[in-house]
Amino acid sequence: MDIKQLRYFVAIAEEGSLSAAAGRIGIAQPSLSQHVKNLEQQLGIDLLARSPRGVTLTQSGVILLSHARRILAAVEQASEDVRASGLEPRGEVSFGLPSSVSMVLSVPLAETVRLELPEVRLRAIEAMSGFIQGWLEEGSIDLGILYDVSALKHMQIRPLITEELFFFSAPDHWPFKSSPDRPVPLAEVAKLDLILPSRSHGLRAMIDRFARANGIDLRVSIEMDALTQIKTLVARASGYTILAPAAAQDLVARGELVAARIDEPVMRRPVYLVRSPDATVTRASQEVERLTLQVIQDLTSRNIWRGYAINEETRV
Amino acid sequence: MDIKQLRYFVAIAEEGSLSAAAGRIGIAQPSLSQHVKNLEQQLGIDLLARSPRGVTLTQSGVILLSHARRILAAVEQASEDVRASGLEPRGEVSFGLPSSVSMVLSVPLAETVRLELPEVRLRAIEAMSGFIQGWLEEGSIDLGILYDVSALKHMQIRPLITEELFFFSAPDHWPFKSSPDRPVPLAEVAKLDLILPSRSHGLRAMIDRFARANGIDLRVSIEMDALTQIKTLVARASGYTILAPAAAQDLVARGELVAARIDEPVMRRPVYLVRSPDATVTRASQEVERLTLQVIQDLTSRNIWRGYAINEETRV
DNA sequence: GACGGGCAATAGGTTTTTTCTATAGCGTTG
DNA sequence: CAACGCTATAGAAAAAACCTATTGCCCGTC
Repeated sequence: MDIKQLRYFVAIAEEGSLSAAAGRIGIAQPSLSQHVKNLEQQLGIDLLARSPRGVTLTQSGVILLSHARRILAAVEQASEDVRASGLEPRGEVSFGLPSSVSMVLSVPLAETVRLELPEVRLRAIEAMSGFIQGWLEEGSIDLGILYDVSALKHMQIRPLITEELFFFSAPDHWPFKSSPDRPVPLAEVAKLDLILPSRSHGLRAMIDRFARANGIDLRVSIEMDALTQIKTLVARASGYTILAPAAAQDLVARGELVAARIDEPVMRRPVYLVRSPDATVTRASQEVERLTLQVIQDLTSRNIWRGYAINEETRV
Repeated sequence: MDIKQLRYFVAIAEEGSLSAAAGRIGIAQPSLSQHVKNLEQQLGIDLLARSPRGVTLTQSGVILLSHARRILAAVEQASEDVRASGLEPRGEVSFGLPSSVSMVLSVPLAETVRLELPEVRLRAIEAMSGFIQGWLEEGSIDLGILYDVSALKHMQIRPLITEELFFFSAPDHWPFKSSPDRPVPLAEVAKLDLILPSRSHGLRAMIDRFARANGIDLRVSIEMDALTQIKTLVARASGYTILAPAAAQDLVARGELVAARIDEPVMRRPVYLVRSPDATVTRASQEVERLTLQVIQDLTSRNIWRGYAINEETRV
């Protein structure tokens, strides 16, 4: 099957006649006759019912027509998009971020996009990772950030950074004899009143997994699926929590929270940038992807987002 | 742009080399080189960055690749669907019906489909016409039935029948001096306690329009968006209503309701079968469409669905 | 710093495909 | 029943796709 053949076929369907279609296309009628014959032979089924007054579509012909129109529209769109890719990037780019990443990344990324890509509207969507994964799979967002990519199929995945989870406390409520400079074992943390998100949350699932693997029983006094509120509660000394440093960077900088590394075990999670293959790549989304890497590079080098760099690689 | 070119381009992208791609495809390398050159010339933009160790995609190349994969998948699907169209119709057909139509049509249609198309699963969805219109526009149902098609664009519309709205009453609660055989004027109906669906309902919008156009003020004592419940209330003499005869055919047959024509004005509405151009036509949906026409023909000839026939025509 | 290997680009000839002209066949219409 | 309008077929011409041979280029290696 061939785009030219599809174009011809649509013309025939619309004109209801080989001769008329030939005239419209600008080729001789016998040529069209041949094309249809080839198409019918390739598909093994009749597409046109010939009559002395023209042709009508068979049922199969109607089905091919509806596909052909879609395909031709897609080809047209492809051509336009590729041509436009030489011009300045423009349009909307939707980017799904888990809240802990959004906390540190959204603002600097939005500002960078506004400055460097004036015609691009960035739509940063903060959501739980489960939603982001779903949106990526259905192709309704261009880019997303995820921690766990093991369940993904056919996605283009680019590792960004590896984060380590830290213990957080109010400064004047520090529960250990050791100083916050020293790592604390998870077993000690587990004895405290913890404020964590619910099990539907990726972070919580990960902490539970590490705890179980080390025979540690967590004591969760409050479950709350809102990062800001968790931090507020911890800052008011209503409990303690475990987070990636980036997620609490704001309150740590203001001295409202203190953080300590956790050892036995050290809990690390990689952060991935994921692109859906169902949403066609746009120039704007490529540029936002590039700026994301650049901004993260900048944030890590300035130690605002602490993490272990990962070599750039792309999986298609 | 050509399907063969797109196929070649995807192979090049996947192999990262013209020579390797040429080997995989089974043509000589210079031929591929030419193809890419043509493609780049047609699109007016470079797609590949050539190096002595192979080629890499430019940004435009990445964009074309993502489109190309979708287009090739669509072509593959088209070929499969057309081939399968020769076989027995199979698969799911989703069909959205307003409740008044569903009342009379769903059961006989479902039975006919089950008998004549054993491999087809009919999914009859009863919903308010606003929803059906939305689903058709987004292509999430194959077929739908609507009363008002003035707002539709690019749809394939086939008129089915023209219904006339009737007045309904409980038999022993008949409010007029004249017999139910005689038409009653809308102005008289308007003086009674009416039970009608809310304004979001297509039927109600239509009745309101006719009433306003004739300077009649309707007295609606109960608004209820559930056809069965409206009929029950009227049968219990809790009020009166206005419906298409098909919608109340069951209770009229059982003698629980009586109907009378309405004149001054006569209220007529056409009923259309609508097909979305975004859902590709399947053999199964074509057959369900055919059976729908056949069942309606049967229902009207047996006077179960009273209405004025409309000449068959199709708008593409 | 020259050499060879691997790659893509170019040139020119060959094959295949597409298109054209001419014409036949066929049903409908006047 | 002849003329018209349509599609199908045949064979020649034009266009395209493709092939072989070769060049040029960059990189790594000797």
